[in-house]
Amino acid sequence: MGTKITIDEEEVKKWNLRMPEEMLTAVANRFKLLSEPMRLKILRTLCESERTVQEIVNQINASQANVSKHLALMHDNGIVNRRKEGLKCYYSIADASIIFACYLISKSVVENLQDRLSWLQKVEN
Amino acid sequence: MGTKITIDEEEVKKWNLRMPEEMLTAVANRFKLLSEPMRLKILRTLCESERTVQEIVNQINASQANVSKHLALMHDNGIVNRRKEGLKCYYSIADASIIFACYLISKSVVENLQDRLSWLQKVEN
DNA sequence: GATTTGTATGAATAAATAACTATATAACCA
DNA sequence: TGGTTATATAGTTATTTATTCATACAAATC
Repeated sequence: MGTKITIDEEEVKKWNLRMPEEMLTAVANRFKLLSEPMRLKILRTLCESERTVQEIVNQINASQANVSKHLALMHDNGIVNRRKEGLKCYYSIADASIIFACYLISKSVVENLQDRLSWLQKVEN
Repeated sequence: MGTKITIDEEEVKKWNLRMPEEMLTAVANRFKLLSEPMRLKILRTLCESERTVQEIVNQINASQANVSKHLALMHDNGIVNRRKEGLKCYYSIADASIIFACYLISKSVVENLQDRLSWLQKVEN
């Protein structure tokens, strides 16, 4: 029985209004951050709890250098937090709306796939 | 007083569970579609109503070839619909969740900018 | 059939970037 | 001081892709 998030549908349809060019670019850049499977993998592990770089490296299959670069990029863009503790560096999700977007798109992708599958089945019969 | 969309927050946090590798790639690809300002511009015009290619070309500042290619890409990926009528070709939004994601990310980007601005003001004083 | 109009597509170019290797930094410990 | 561990960062390469120009296609009109 989790908390409910409620959104006004009319407000959603107005996302396009009064947004200057630069803002559109900023939005596109944020989507670009989410457009790499490796970064989604990293975000997915961070969803559970904050993690050190090594913990992430161990959990997903990637090199330390690569994970570090992706984390740096996401940190520079304010979607993950960084917390140093001795040698270790803990990262965590900074922007919950990112996860919300992941949820939405994932759901839509799944539904899309299901539609295509049932369409294929219709064609077969 | 628009319709309200309600979402279970707990469900959102579970977006990461039981998603196979290929699905993650599919989600990343969908985000990639949204990561180009030009495509966001096109989607923004389609938000208002369905449009022909020429109408889009006139509304945003882009070449016909470029707009056509972006539309083809989005159509192949199922986020816009295509409807032919004589010579003209009408496109429209096929996946409302895409617009929802745009709304979320836009809002988050704006808030992020506001935070940075107020931080700058603090530093100045 | 020839022309015009709306849209799509192929080829070429330039720019962005993910991943790798090697190395650097930085904190901790002996 | 020297060594070890955790993380970050150059430099390089290969791949992707947005854009442009030119052209093809396809439907309507003459």
